[in-house]
Amino acid sequence: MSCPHRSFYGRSTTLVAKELLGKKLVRRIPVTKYESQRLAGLIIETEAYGFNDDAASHAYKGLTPRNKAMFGEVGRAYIYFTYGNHFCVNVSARSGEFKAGAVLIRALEPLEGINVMKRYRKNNDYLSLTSGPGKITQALNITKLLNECDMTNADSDLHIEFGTDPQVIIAKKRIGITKAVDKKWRFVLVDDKYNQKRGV
DNA sequence: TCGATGATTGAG
DNA sequence: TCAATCATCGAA
Repeated sequence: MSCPHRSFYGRSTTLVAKELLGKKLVRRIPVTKYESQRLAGLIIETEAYGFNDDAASHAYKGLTPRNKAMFGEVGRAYIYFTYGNHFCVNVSARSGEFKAGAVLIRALEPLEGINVMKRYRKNNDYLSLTSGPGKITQALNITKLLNECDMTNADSDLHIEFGTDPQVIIAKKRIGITKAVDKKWRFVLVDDKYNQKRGV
């Protein structure tokens, strides 16, 4: 399966966040030299984070060691650790007028390797498998080792593939932030079974 | 160094 | 509603 080209991510962060809905997040876990386990989910909820236009963004105050990936080549993973427990996975994206930007992947509908995800999550509940940014990284075994991984390359251990075309999308306020709380930069795929079951 | 904070989660 | 838990960042 092919991946969105680099130029897909070189557009406005909010547009990329919308258009990532319906695509697939794919984690390839090498098992032997010749075999790998494939885990995948449909992207059903995202959030856009900007630069100097967005006080809630990690990049708002400028470059630091942590947010480096938000300033680097677009289409790469930005993975950070938070609350002493969780990793969150983003894809760097921005239009030319900004120096940084990224899209947080907030929820997936599990598609491939569901039983392996349950094992990583230590949880058999399908609806809480990948219904949050920290849950996704746990289910797909994503850590900082994959920071700055090229998401446009199908050979990467973490990448994004074309999936279905996004259908009905709604914009809502972002979650878990204390600044710039009124921006409606969270995007949800409404006509998705998993989202409907979890009541989003 | 040191204290405050956090793009969360799970339990109560 | 609230505690767990620690990397990150900026101030001292």
